[in-house]
Amino acid sequence: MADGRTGSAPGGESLLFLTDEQLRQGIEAMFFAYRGFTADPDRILTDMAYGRAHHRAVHFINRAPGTTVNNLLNILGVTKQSLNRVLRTLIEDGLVQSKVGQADKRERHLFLTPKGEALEQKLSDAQRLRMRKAFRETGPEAVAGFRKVLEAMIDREMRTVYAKLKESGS
Amino acid sequence: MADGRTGSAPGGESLLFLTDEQLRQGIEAMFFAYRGFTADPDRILTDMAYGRAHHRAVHFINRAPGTTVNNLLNILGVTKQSLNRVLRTLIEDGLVQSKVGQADKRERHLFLTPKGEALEQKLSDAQRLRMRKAFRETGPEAVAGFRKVLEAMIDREMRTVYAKLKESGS
DNA sequence: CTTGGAATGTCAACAACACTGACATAAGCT
DNA sequence: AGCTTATGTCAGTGTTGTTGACATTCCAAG
Repeated sequence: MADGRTGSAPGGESLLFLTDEQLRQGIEAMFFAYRGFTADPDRILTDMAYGRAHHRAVHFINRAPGTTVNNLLNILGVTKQSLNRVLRTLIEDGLVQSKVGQADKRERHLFLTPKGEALEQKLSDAQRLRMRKAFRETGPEAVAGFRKVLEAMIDREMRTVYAKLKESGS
Repeated sequence: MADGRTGSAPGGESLLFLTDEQLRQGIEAMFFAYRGFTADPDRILTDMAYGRAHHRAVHFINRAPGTTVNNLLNILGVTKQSLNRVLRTLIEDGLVQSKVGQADKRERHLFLTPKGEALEQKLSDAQRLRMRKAFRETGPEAVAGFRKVLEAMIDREMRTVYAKLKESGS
């Protein structure tokens, strides 16, 4: 089923980067890198009573202030019950504020409180620090490739969500 | 704390790729890509009674046949209790075989049975398929950058483990 | 105005996967 | 003989995810 050695393409272009061995290394790099990627925020979060899910919620609320619960659900790709548990604790602890929609009063619009913003900053600072280090060490070309490959790996269904989020960047 | 706009370095070299906005996009790309990365194996696994932890165990046993439990523990970065639960079911189901060490009889050396190899194939085929597609779409230069950045993002403690694993590749 | 459906919230039960702490066994090392 | 290492196991706990069921609110179409 796996196509094994890819070797050189008929067209003469070297496709050595598509061998199973290269793919396996990519897979393992992805595994270990993701662990590093989440390590710093995780350390901060366990000191409080929060987990990775809280981080994600806080990140995307900060990213798109006033987003509705449903929108956040689409971004995070979890069930409303799962998100609700997280949101409830964040609201109770005064990190997130939920406002009833003006146009559609069924909707809840989510905002970070100053306290919530402080946590978001703390978490993303830690995460950015690692990423900045990695980016700086490898240079702009590597970073461009990194981004291209990651984006090509995103699920088709998530493409739209990601693109919308990306273009909304300042 | 975040250093904000990086703009151009004094040296004249453009460091635009290190702006907070670029880093944020990298972070979000990483988040969505990892979801895609695990999506295909996850779908296969939920059909059986297994989860992501089983996938990881099977992957690394296949990768380093005869590895000891302790070694696997270091690679996976979990507690022995957590790994043991997974290993027990895999052994019970006849996917993994555990052999007492010859030199040191305290150690258990782990191997995949043919049945275990079949599952490993199925899972990694699915994962490779997506990665191959992403690699092919973006080209060898992007792939090189992808790998460089990922490796720079790996935790210092995990560097050694990753390097050992990588060099042991055929 | 009534009704259907969408958006949201909540309750309960459950599973996967991680953790800690404690303890047991066997085997190697000094 | 005594300490350490490698492994396994039991019990308890926490986070994060899932389903399923049900209530509420409210927009919008008939």
